[in-house]
Amino acid sequence: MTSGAESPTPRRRSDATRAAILEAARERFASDGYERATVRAIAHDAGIDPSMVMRYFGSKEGLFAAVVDVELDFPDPAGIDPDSVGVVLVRHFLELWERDGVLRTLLRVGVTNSAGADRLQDVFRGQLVPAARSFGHPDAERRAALVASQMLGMALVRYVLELDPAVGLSHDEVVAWLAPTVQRYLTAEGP
Amino acid sequence: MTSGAESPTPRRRSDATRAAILEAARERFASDGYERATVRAIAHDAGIDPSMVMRYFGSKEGLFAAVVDVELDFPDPAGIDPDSVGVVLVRHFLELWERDGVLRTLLRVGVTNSAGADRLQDVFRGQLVPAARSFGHPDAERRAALVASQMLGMALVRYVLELDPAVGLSHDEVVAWLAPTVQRYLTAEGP
DNA sequence: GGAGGAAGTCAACGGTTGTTGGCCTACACT
DNA sequence: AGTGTAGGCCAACAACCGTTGACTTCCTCC
Repeated sequence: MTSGAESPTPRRRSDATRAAILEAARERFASDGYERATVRAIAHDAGIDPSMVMRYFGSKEGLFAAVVDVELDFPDPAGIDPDSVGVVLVRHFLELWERDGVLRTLLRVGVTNSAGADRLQDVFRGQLVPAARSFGHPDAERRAALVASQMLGMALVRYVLELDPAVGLSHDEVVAWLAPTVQRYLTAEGP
Repeated sequence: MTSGAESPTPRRRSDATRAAILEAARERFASDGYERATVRAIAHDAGIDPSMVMRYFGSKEGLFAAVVDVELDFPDPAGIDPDSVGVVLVRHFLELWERDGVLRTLLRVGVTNSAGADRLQDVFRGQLVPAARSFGHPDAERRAALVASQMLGMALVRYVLELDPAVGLSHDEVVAWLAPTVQRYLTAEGP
């Protein structure tokens, strides 16, 4: 009954604990930032002893690295209608932000912790700049930075600072306001 | 010789120390964030004993409150040509941001510390929303939030995360790219 | 010139943090 | 049944934090 070939890594009991720690850490880092998210609090949320965190992730830094080690799978820019790239990108960003707490964690920590800032740089260089390059402008990096400023800025006021009017915007409203901005940053002739 | 009437608060020796503490604190808070900027490090930078910080400002929280207690003196929206409000606002923001480290401190701390976040909310409600109201649109708060998202986003990538392409932009380039965005958020008909 | 108070130093406190090592428990395998 | 081992807890360490109170130094004013 318990079908199939034995899995090469037999599901251990520790996997559940590991996952619980990761989820608790993601929430604590996202809401408290790196310094105020204590190992003790994370362990308490996960229902285990603080020493287990060290056993599984080596250190607090190692735990953080595991939390933010995630793929963002941007849409392939080649497959997007150039006239609607703003709409597609803004909508994709919204979904990415609300999928789980990882991006919120990354932004909150990246502002005060250098490891978090480096990881944000990686995302920028690895995902956003290549997307910007596909439009053929020589200053693709600059345009990617402009897009990042608007996208991260909206994330900042909406998910981190939680300014009331920004939180109250529907997805469609965010797209309607921001898509033309992003579209212009990526495709317009330089000013 | 030592002219004039006696000043009502005779210049004490402590004023210099107080100013030194404030400047050291502003720099530490701006570069390290609230938690990692220790009272001991600030006192060391200022060249005095940590206990003096407590004597002058009561507590670390009191010191932070003193650091971010500044006026932003936004330009009076009534006196701005409605067609160039984007240019004026973006340029003013740039100058405000580079005048001293206060805004950098506020952004860095506001992301993790609730007192900092509250102070940012004050700036938003007290300065940006009134400016947005002067254009007569009923959703002024929403428009102010959109402007904040672009302005804070640029500040984030340029002064906090320090993405290379964003740091490399000249003032004129920032204005040329961002002013149309801000102009549209404030004056365009709703989407 | 002596007194008084402000400016500053020093050492220590209680609490919290990340981290470590020893010990117990329960399950898997022969 | 017996044993090895992975999973987990407990107690403690050293370091560092904000904060406090007692002590010294130096200027100022009568």
